[in-house]
Amino acid sequence: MAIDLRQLRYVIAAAEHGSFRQAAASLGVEVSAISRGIRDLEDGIGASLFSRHSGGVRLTPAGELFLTRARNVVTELETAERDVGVIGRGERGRVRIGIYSSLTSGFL
Amino acid sequence: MAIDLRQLRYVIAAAEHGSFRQAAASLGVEVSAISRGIRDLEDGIGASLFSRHSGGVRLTPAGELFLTRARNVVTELETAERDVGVIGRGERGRVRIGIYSSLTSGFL
DNA sequence: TAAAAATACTCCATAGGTATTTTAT
DNA sequence: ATAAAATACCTATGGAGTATTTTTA
Repeated sequence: MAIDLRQLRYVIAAAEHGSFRQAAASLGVEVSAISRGIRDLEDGIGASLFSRHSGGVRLTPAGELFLTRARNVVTELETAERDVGVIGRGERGRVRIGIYSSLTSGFL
Repeated sequence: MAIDLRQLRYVIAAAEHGSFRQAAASLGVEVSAISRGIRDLEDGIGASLFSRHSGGVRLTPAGELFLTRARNVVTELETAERDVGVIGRGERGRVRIGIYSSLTSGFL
């Protein structure tokens, strides 16, 4: 099995909007992508995350638990992205060594 | 930009093994996959995560920071997977409603 | 010069779109 | 009957392998 960040974003959007349709619109994809992405995820982990109704979807208990975790993952990832981008910017290429030392003393 | 779990796993493996070659072997992929995956990630976040040597690779300061975050992400994700699998198993299909209620009282 | 990593090229798996069917109220 | 989600089918993007070149100590 392989959970995908894309799938986490689908779950988060679907939970926030209460429907696959609105989630799809908010992410700029089609409903079918959300539907399949979440179904594959559910199959992979062996649990339903949403109950489906004619008016949209609602999180199951398992889904609520998963949503919390999913948000943590995405948040952590965005933090990693930002932190490292700030610290590491400019340290590529020929001047690596010199810049490393300045980074080490300056930031860390 | 879109960081990928695959890339996080590459970074973790490369950091643990100190070489793309060994990381590739441990993950059952080719070195070129690791090399490109990590390069793309570095380009995306705008920072070098590894310094390259003839004997392998070593984490940069930015890389060490990122590694910590990457491990958090992967750990959190595996926890989510396991938790939800346990809680949600069996609640699919026709008998959803009945089982939900038992889950709600039993587990949550 | 010897080891590892990066690149060029190609192939294939799969994520996503379109169209249609199924489900739930 | 109507709104939403699921499925079937097809296409295109990009991840990964093979072969080769470049880089580092």
